Amino acid sequence: MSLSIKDVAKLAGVSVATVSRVMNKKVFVKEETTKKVLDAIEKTGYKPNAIARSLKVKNTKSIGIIIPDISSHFFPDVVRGIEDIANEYSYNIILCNTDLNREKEKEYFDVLVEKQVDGIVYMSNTITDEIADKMASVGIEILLISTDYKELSSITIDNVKAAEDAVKYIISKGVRDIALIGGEMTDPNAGLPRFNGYVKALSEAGISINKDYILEGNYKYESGYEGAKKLLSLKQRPRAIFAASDEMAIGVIRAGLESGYRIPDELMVVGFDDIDMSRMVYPSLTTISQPLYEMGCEGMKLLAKKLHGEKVEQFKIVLEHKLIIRESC
Amino acid sequence: MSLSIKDVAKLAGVSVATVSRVMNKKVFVKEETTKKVLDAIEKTGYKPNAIARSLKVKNTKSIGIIIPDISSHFFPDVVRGIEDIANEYSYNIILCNTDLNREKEKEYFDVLVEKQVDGIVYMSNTITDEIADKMASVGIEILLISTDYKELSSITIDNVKAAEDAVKYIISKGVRDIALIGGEMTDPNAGLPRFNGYVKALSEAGISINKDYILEGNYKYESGYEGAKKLLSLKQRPRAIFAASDEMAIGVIRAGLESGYRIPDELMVVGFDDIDMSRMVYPSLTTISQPLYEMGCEGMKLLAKKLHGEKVEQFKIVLEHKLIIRESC
DNA sequence: AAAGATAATGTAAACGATTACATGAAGGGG
DNA sequence: CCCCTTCATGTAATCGTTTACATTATCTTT
Repeated sequence: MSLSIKDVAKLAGVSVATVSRVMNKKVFVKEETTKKVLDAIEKTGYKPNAIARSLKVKNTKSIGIIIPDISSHFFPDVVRGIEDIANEYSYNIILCNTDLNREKEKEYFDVLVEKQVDGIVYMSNTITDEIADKMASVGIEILLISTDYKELSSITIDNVKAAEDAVKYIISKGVRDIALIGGEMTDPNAGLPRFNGYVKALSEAGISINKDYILEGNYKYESGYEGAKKLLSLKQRPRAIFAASDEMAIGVIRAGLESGYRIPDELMVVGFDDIDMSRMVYPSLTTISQPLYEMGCEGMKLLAKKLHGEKVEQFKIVLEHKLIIRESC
Repeated sequence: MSLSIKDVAKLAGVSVATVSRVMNKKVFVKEETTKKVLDAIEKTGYKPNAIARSLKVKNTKSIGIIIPDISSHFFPDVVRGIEDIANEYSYNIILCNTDLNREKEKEYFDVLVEKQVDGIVYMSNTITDEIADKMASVGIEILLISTDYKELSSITIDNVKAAEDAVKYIISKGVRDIALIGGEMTDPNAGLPRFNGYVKALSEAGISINKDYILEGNYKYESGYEGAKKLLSLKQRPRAIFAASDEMAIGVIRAGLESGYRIPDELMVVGFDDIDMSRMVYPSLTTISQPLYEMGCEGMKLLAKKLHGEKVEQFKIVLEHKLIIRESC
């Protein structure tokens, strides 16, 4: 049904090789012949079959993206960054949601291998040796975003420093009773380093750590809300809460407001991520901005370069975070 | 470098046809032979080349998704729904962001054709005859979400009714000075029908339309904020504002709060979409919920059925919206 | 004008699977 | 015990490109 290069060749009165050559313009074809071929392509509306091409040239111009869940804040922006750059380099992206399920993740890696993607952007769990080795053995380049592993390329921010900056800013406001609603301590990508940053800032300011002020959340709104309720009911309540995600921070704001505290006068809150919601809430949220879109862009640039065989000087890139001062602190 | 079916065949001491047969299990292969083949596959870690397979069987188990921008609220949830069902049916999704740019859109359609996707989920502009015809001619099934066109399959909600429900609810609260911050009137998918629903509700309640109360926004936060500022500075200010998107509604809330109005006592606001932010803001937002995830699921189910040649009874599905009553009204 | 160099195009073998058809082995009926 | 099915597997064509190599046309040079 669909036309092939043969149909075009016949109509143009040339061989298939010639048609292929005018399309790929790597070999010179006489002006006149070129015109005949182009006319035939135009007339038939012929579109080359990329699958056949891929089989021969051994690349697909497709890259896989493995993330936990596109509907969590955080991912859409970085995916958009990836896609924009991918598009510039003529790659398409295959999106895979794992829900952090190792089994699902393994299945996706398998189909991406079978579909012969040229590369994979991974931002899910921490990666395993098994997977890294397998991908290396089939020649699929891996790029990590917001996670890191051995000699693999990665794009990250300095989470320790970022959390430290946030907490130091609070301290600079003259507050010392600062609580943390952190991420999971088992999460080495964000939970742990942000906790460390919090501790570091307090220590350096000579403030002793109060166990009651440290809670573990799951980055979701509800856990921020619940956490704040708990913290605010302490007999010695904190005057500021640093949450390891904006969603949690927004939960904190709500809990604070509900309890009748004026923000920031009576309760300061600082978040992490700078999701777009954070500028919209009232009071708007002081937070740490991760350059999400840029992380996607830089990651995809790096990946594209490696795929094109360019030698890359820096294959572990740490992007700058930024403290965004708004109304909540 | 990577192994092919030949290597497996050699190792197992059988022909490539036999290997193919045990993998596809459409033809019976003796238990004993099967075992030899399976062992060889296991031993070599062989993964079939889906590209080669696609070339022969003429399907790719890939579907394209064309959207304006994955980083706008609205899309991540529906994309997630699509992906979940796609995954069940063993499809992968190729994500394409058009920014509503016709040129980019055309390019994406072209590469999706070249990459031989089995189907396309489209939720961008309104589709054109030219595109619909071209896709039909190359045999690519199209499914529309939240837009509609001629005989194409589609998943939508009843926007007129939804807006009407929202406004009627406001009226039921005893308020009659109701303003609208709508979408673009040139947007036939959402802007126009929601405007119509607003007008319908007012008319049926015998409330005359006040031109000053009708503003056009672009669904973004800022346009809601600006719009509300304008409305609230009217000498005869509205007592309620219906915004055609939650982002705009959140802008309205902020503008209202800044101007010192108590919400909902002095100013009611109702949004549209039920993005997850809407339950987090304070006061939380009364809004119309579109079943985004479900729209993705139902859409992909419909598409998968058509691709499997099942006769589908209903190819235009209108899903139920729901009024979510929260604090803002 | 012939010979050699070069330019333009054609021919056919890949790429790695699937599958129609061919073949050989095993089983069953008379 | 032979012939005919039926079952299991093998052989080779095919999908639509790209590209190494072969061939022919064109251009220099003397």
